[in-house]
Amino acid sequence: MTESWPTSPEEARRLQERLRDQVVTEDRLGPVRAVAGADAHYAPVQGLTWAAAVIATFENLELEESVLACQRTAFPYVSGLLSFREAPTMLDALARLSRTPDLLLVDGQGIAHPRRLGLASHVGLLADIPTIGVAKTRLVGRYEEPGPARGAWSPLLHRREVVGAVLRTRPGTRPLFVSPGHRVGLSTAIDLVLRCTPRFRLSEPIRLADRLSREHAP
DNA sequence: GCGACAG
DNA sequence: ATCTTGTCGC
Repeated sequence: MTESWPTSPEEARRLQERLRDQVVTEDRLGPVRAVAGADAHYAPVQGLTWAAAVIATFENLELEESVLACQRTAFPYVSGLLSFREAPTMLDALARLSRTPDLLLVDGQGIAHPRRLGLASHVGLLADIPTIGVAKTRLVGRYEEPGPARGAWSPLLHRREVVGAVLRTRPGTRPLFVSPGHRVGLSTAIDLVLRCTPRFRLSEPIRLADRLSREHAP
């Protein structure tokens, strides 16, 4: 499944161009009961990448299962090519879950990407599961600052296209950059992310995954 | 040519 | 992402 994984940035960009049309940006998901969150961290000294995947109940966002995966970091960090660095380990973690989640929230962009294939879209495509990109900062696109109330959002535009939403998940904090990953439309993505982010700035599944991977990275 | 640039 | 303490504010 990870055979012929790109080695160079040029090769990676070519693969993105070849896969971009396979990403589905319309709702193709069933009832959401189990929501997963995925995040990765690095241990530079050991040259390792740690990825965590958790599953929480969509209803109360309580942790149900958490797994970890670790691999040697094999691709450099290049803006726009993050998936080639994190996806292998993230997919490893997802495969360790006892069941397939109904939805996956990924710490990174979905289609709000130069070639419409951010980490969330790439992982969703390879695992064939509905995903949403939930990033803390912008990669591409222009936008107007969303209102101060929780739930306020403004479109993220890139090359005349709406590629995501800048969403205020909590008053007094910086907004999140939400974009369809795979098999989830933008409006549904916004709704789902809000439901998964009832209290803090970050979505609960991602917070749980972030905490877990961070504990095992040092 | 000059900035911008997920994690 | 990672390197890093205290500190201001709700």
